Amino acid sequence: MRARRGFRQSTLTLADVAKEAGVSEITVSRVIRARGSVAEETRRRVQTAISKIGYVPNRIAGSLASAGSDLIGVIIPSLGNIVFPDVLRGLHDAISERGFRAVVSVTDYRLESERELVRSLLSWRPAALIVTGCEHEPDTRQMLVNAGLTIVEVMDADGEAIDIAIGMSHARAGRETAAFLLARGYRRFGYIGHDLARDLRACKRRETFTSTVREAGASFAGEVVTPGRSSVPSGRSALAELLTAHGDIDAVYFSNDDMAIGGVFHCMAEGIAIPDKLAIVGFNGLAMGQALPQPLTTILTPRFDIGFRAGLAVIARFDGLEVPRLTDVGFTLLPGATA
Amino acid sequence: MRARRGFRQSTLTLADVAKEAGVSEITVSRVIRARGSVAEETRRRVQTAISKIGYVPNRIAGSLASAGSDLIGVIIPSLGNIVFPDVLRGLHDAISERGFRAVVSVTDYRLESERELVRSLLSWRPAALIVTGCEHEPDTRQMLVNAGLTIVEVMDADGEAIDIAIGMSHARAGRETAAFLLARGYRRFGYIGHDLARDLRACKRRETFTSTVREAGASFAGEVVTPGRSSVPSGRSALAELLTAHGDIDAVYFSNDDMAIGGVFHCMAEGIAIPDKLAIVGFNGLAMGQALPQPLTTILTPRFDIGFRAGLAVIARFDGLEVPRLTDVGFTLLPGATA
DNA sequence: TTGAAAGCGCTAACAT
DNA sequence: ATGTTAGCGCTTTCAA
Repeated sequence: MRARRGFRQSTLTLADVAKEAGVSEITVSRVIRARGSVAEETRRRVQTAISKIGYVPNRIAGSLASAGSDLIGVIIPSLGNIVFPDVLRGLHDAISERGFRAVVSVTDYRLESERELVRSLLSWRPAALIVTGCEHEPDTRQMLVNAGLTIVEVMDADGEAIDIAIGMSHARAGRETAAFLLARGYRRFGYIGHDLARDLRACKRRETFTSTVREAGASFAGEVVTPGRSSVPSGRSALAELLTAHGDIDAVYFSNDDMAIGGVFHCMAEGIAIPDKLAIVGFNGLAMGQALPQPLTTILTPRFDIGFRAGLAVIARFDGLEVPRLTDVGFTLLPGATA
Repeated sequence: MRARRGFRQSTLTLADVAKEAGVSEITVSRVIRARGSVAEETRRRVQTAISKIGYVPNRIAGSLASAGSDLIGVIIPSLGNIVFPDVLRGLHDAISERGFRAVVSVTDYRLESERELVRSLLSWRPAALIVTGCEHEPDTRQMLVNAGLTIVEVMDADGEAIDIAIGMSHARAGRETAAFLLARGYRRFGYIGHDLARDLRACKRRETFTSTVREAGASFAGEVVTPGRSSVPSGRSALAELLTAHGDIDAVYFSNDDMAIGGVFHCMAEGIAIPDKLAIVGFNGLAMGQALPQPLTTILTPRFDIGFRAGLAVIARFDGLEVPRLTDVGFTLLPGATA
């Protein structure tokens, strides 16, 4: 067995509580789980015994015996900007009262990691697995299908759900952003993004954005794609770079708000008038962007809501209720003042 | 037993693998855990059997038998700004390669919640528990002491560690911020904060800031404390309110960067010159604040590092190594351009 | 290097 | 309302 220090805990079990309360183990178990009928007087004696000796239930044993845990595995690509913590927050709000706990793992946008994490989380026999997006390696997908438990794919509504999908269409987001800018009269577009090979949803938005622009006969003048994760500083320097190469661009679509806010800061520092000289559009609708002197033009994504609904879906399934296969939560274009 | 749907998974066990490979269960177990000696040829046969039938180990059973899980319970006050996700990210980076998984719970800054979450997480017999700060309700503290496992208190280095503490001194942060502003010649101070009854570390910074200011004979003119969580918009409106009441303030200390950035935005919108007319100081050193046209004057907190060190400490303990009781990771005052 | 036996601490199922 | 019995799927001895 592994090294373990400081074992002051005498590893109390149900038997200890049972002895103390003068009842059987199963009665104690019933009191703890609030299941089955126990006389009020007995319940009280058991409760007293529990707190007297300081018993802490062992859910590992409980889960083994009852063939199911109250853990929910969560696999997200990143904790580096507020988007996924927001999803987590929604999830947590939905599940914690019911006693479910989230086991969180991060892929850093690598689908290969996802496979290992799925395998690892599955071994905890979780009540559900929540994964990000609908793109998975074939064998990862197969594991999820075979797992025989609730699988929720969050953030994306463009694909075919393995079990339950809750998200929105990023393809549509890219199109609507382009349509909005075209309607406002912009004609020479640029794009600034972060590591696209990894962020598949940002990639989808860029695809539909550029194709919509081109189909409208406007020009897509150029783009800068920075390596690494998205951030305000990298958006700021990327815009400097883009404008150096293509001074005639009149609107820039950023991969997300972090990057776009960096763009706004560049313009502020350089005295570039927004939106007259240059329009800037982001994605996510972060509070920060809306608090700018000129609110950022962007698309508000219901991240908290997605997490919350994912949690509700897990609970509904657990309770034996039907859950729709696909929920498109939509998004809201915030006109702002930067385009 | 609880309702569970879609049970395509035939619940394969070690016995199934053993039969398939023509060995005993314990041999399969040894192969899976890479412990004990197994002939190379046998190992290969077992591996083949595992992938052929698609066996997924059951760690719940494993943990029960070996009296210890690879779960690490984490209790943080919030997921609402990037600070705690940053800590989580550092933790995850440190522990995931070793196969540890984080079980995350959020208190929303309520110490009463903390007690329930500690109890709940303890029941998973985690390898360690990571909690935020060194303030706990007496019985929560007692549970942690009695738990007999590695306890890491993160973020704060001002208190007496239960077991291991990794963080920095918020008392010192408040003092040094005040000293910095006094040295720059500011004399009429204001404070803007969010719900202080809950954010005890912000509260400590405010205490030492104001006492340092007063001891220096400067004036503490007024403050606005907003209800609810910190955010850019609320910092923005709070500054508007503070300046209406106290137009003569020349420097404002904000409870954190989110709030302070809101203050900067207010000044931008109102044409208030920073730092000549008003100095603004935050806390945390978020990337966003440093990317502002005028970088925010603030204190950089090593959040990722704190999480990472917490993870390393857990692993070190697990491996039987000594870990210092208190690690003060310090902080860095970023002079910026707003004070 | 491999295996047999004996639990880990709890809960389901079936009494009473 | 309460108890008895028999595992859950694995790992830890202890043998061979």
